[in-house]
Amino acid sequence: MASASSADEVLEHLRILGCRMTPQRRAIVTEIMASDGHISPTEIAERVSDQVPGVNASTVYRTLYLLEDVGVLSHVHLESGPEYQFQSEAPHVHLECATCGSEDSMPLEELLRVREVILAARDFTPDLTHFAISGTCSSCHRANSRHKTR
Amino acid sequence: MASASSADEVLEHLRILGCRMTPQRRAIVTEIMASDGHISPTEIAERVSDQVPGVNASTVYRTLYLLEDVGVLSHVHLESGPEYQFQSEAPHVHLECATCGSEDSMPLEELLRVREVILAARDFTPDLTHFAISGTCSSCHRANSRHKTR
DNA sequence: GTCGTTGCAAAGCGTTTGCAACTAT
DNA sequence: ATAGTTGCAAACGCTTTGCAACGAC
Repeated sequence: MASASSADEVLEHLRILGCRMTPQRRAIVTEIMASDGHISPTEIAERVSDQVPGVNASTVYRTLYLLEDVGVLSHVHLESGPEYQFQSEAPHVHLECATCGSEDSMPLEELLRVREVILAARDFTPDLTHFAISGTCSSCHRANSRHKTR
Repeated sequence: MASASSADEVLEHLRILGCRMTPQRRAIVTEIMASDGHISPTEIAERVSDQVPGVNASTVYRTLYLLEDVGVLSHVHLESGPEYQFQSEAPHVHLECATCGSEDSMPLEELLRVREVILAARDFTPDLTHFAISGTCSSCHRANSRHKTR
């Protein structure tokens, strides 16, 4: 479930912090929830612009900054740039195929050992969710092997 | 040793491919070798501009594209954007502290098990060198713990 | 002389900022 | 009425592109 919190709950969260609930913010939050997973600032701006008022891009950026600041959103770096997602989602790493661009993800729990390896080796506590992991998906790998062997 | 190949060797490599050796390319390659590790396109442009002809930024980008295309360079994604490095360097992952921006690296060999875990779990062959790994370095981690406990 | 390469200027794209108008409260 | 928000327009930083001049070979 991507939506542990509804759009209204998010906006309620903001109100408690002294922020105001505007139709623009409602539209932006709704759009991010509608996208499953993550979405880029540009996409949000485009999609929301189709809606009623025609939200300005600067408003989108200011809202994203605010929502990340209060802990509602976080951003990930993919090959195409930053993408925003709800913090409430289960932490996961993004696997992005460098060849075809397809995407998969893995729950962070399955990579606990990775954290330990890096912590032990460099005394560094990794956050594997912040950058994607690039690589080759299974179908591109197969396609590639075929070329090499024939 | 960052320089298994000298600037001349790189340019010789290009010549074989039918490319020409120009003073601009020589300056760019030299500058990347002078930087230890990686360097951004903007930094290259700035530093090389100080030199003789004042190499144009578009030339820098075109050269980087070419050198990556022929396998001499590769780029990594850090928080601040793409950075270029020599492909000949031993493969390593970049560890970037999200708090202080400090950087460390780990030879890829120390993370072979990570590859296996991800391959087994998702049939995805990761390239851990392409994106940095974000996280918290030891000193920021200590500083952070101190704040929490007092 | 050829053809690859460069500089220049312009444009593209994503993002940020100052400011006056607007509006949720 | 007040203070937070928005739209607009301009600016910004990085990167790309078209084209004529240049220069390595």
